[in-house]
Amino acid sequence: MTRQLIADLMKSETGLDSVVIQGWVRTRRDSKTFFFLEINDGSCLKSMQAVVNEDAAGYADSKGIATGASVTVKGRLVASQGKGQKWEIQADSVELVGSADETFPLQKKRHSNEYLREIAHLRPRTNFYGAVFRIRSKLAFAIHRFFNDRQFFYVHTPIVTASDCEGAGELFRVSTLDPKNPPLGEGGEIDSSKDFFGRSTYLTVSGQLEGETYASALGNIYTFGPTFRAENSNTSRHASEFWMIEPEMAFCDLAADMDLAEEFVKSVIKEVMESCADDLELFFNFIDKELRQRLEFVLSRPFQRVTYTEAVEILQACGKKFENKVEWGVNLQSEHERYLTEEHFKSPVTVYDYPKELKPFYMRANDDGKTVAAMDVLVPGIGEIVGGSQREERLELLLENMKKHGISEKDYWWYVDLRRYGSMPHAGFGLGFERLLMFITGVGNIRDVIPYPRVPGHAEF
RNA sequence: UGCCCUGUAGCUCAGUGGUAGAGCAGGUGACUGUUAAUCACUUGGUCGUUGGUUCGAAUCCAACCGGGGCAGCCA
Repeated sequence: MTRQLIADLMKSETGLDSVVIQGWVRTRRDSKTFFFLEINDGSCLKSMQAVVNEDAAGYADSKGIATGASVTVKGRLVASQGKGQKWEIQADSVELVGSADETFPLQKKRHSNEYLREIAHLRPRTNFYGAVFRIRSKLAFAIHRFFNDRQFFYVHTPIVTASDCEGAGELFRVSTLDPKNPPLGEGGEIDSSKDFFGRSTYLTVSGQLEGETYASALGNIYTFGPTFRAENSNTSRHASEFWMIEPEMAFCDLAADMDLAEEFVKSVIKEVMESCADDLELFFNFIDKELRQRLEFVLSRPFQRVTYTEAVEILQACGKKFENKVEWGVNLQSEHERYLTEEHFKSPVTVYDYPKELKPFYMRANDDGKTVAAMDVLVPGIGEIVGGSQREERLELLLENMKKHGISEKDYWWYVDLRRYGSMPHAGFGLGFERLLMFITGVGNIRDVIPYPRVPGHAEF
C-alpha cells in the first residue's frame, strides 16, 4: 500500500476506509488514553490530524513520536469531530519511521527567518518555506507554459562561458589550474592558455548573447537557468547565484518587447494565484496584508509606461526631497524608482528609452541620437524586476558602439556575425526569477526564496 | 564596498553600573476531542570573543567575530 498525499485526501468528497499517509510530525497533543498528531507530508500547506487511540497498533511504542519525527499512519479518513479541519484520520496503526529527539531545532512556534536561514536544510519543513518552495516550483512551471503556449523554444545557453560579457560586473572565474602553482606567462601573469578550456572562462552572467543567436534561427526563444554575479552586493534583493528568464524575439521591436514583458508578468501571476491559492493565503494573511490587493491590482490594470525623459520630469516636478538629485542623463536611483512605482503610479511601471551613455553596447540606438531602445519594468516593493531592450541589428552601428565601450570585435566575432548574415530587428529582456517570486509572495529577502542562497561570504549547504 | 542597528537559556526576548530573568521548547505528573492544547512542578547560562574603564561590567569604551537593514552595482 503506497502513501497517499495529504493534498489529495484534504480534497476528498467522502470518508475513506483505508488510507495511508507518511510524513513528518508537526505537533503532538496528548490526552490520557489517546493522542493527536499533526502530520505534514509537504504536498500542501495543511497538515493532517491523526487521532491515535490506545487500541491502535503501535500505540504502546509511540513515545518517540514527537515533533520532527517521520511516521506512517494507516487508518480511516473520517469527518473531524473537532474544529479547524474537515477531515482527520482515525488511526488503525501508527509507526515511527525516523525519530527526532529534543535537539530538533524546529519548534511549534514562530521562528525568525534569520534563524531559519542558519538551518536551511530543515526550513522547508516549516509552513512558510514549504509554501515558498511549492510556489517557486509552480511559478517555474507557469513560466515554461507561458512561453510554450506562445511557441517559444526553450534554449539551454552555456553556464561556462568565455565572454566577459557586456563589460558588466565581476565574474566568477572557472579554472582547474592549481592555485598554489599556476602556469605563468613571460610577464608573470597566469597563463590561461594552459587552463582546462585553453582560455579564461567564467560562470555566465547572462545567456542573452547566445540567446540572440538562437532567436536568429528559431525565431522566438527563451532561456531559464542559473546566473552568476560576483559583485559584492549586500542587499535583500541580490544573490550571487540566481535564476533568470531571458526571452529573445526575432523581428521584434521595443514596443512588442514591452508588451511581452507585461503580459508575461500578468500571466504567471494569474496562474500562480489559481494553482497556489492555499499557499498564497499564508502570505496574504501573515506576511503582507496588502499583497492580495496588490496582485489583483496588477492583473486588472495595464502597466504604466513612461519614457525615461518623462520619468525624470515627473520626479523633478513632484516636489519630493530625494537624497540623490534627479537629472537627465543620470541613472535613476532606487529611491526614484520606488517613488515612481510605489507613490506616483502605485502600480508596475515600464520606463523606456534611456540615455545611451547609461546602457550597454548591444542596445539599439534611437533616432534622436541620445537614447537607446531600453526598458525596465519596476514593481512596488522590489524595484527593477525586468531589464530589456531592442538590440542593435545594424552592423556599422554595433561596431561603433563596441568601439566606444572598449569591447573587442575579435572576441565577439560570432555575435557580430549575426549582423552580417540575415540580420533583423530583435528584442528581449531578462527577468529575475527570485524577484518575481518575491513580488508574488511578498517575501522581503531574496535569501528566503532560494533553497540555498549564495551571497558574498556564504555558501554553506 | 560604505553607513546604521544588533549579539543574554535550544528558540523569542526583558534586564542599561550593584548576587542572571520570563514565555515557549525539553523533563516529570495531571487531563476522554485537542488545534502554537491546558494545568502543576522542573532541568537549563563562562550574558559573541579579547582587551580596557571601574571598588564592582550583561550594562560604559575599543577592536575583532557573527547576524540584520539601507545604499551602490543589477535581475
